[in-house]
Amino acid sequence: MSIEDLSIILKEKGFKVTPQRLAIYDMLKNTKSHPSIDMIYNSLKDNFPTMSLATVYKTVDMLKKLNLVQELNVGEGSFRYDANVASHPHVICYKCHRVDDLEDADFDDLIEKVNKLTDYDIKNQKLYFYGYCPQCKGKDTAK
Amino acid sequence: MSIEDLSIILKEKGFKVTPQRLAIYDMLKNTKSHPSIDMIYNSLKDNFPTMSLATVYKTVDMLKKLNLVQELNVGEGSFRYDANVASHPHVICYKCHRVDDLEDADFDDLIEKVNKLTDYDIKNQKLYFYGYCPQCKGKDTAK
DNA sequence: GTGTTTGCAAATATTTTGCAGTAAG
DNA sequence: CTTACTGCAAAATATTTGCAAACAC
Repeated sequence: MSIEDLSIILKEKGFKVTPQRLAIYDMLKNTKSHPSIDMIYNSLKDNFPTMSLATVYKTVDMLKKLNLVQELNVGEGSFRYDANVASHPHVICYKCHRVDDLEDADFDDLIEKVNKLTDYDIKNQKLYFYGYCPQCKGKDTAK
Repeated sequence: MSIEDLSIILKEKGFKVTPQRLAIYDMLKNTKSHPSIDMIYNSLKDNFPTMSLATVYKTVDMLKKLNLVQELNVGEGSFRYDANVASHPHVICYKCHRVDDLEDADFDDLIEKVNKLTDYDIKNQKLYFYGYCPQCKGKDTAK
């Protein structure tokens, strides 16, 4: 979704269109790095000298509630974010903590499978696969 | 694994066998609630009046490194722990935040599948399924 | 102009660390 | 008796909140 589309959605919902909101969404939309709040803040503060962490937190929370970003819990002390809201697995490097999408995989049938196995009414899934990325694998120094 | 077995392992590794360590592992072993550090601390402090949060953090970290507990990141502000270290999916209630095991499911083939799809060397997986538990489903008030 | 948003600073929550006293072996 | 461990308190880290000034509309 483009910045223009975001502007339309924000207006429809009665939210104001601010440069900070557009910049944060634009940054998330144009990266595959699955950044944390801090990484978003640091990548934007040069162009927005007054950008604050609080604004990044508030904006990401809003985007999450609008279902325009998804939150990942890869096992670090902080969350990471992905503007690709389609349910897709993530692979995480034990060593360099890189987070990549696994886009070609079709694991959507798992929700149905799990629904049959439990009395829960399952709506969503988060699948994380851990190992060593191409750059880190082979090089000793384990986990 | 029993408290006695834990004692043996601790001794083998050169760690001391303390009442706190046994109590924390025993608590984790005998619950299916996937407690957070705080929940462990609160459930033990009545019987161990001097139990401290720091000791719970340190002990759980040790158990994690010994591969006697696994850490879950279900999307809250803190981690949860499971003394069942076998790789098994978890189901989480959006409403009451209950975390249950999905023990009958066999999803072990996913690691192989993912290994073929990426250049990562995948070693482990964490699968989370979100929805409404039997007690919460049906009752309005969404997510 | 009105009402929301920003960004600072303070507050809260979670986890880690330093260290003196305590307990395990 | 020696060394590791506990538990307190302080520090470090992550996130949330209150509020005055600034901005969107």
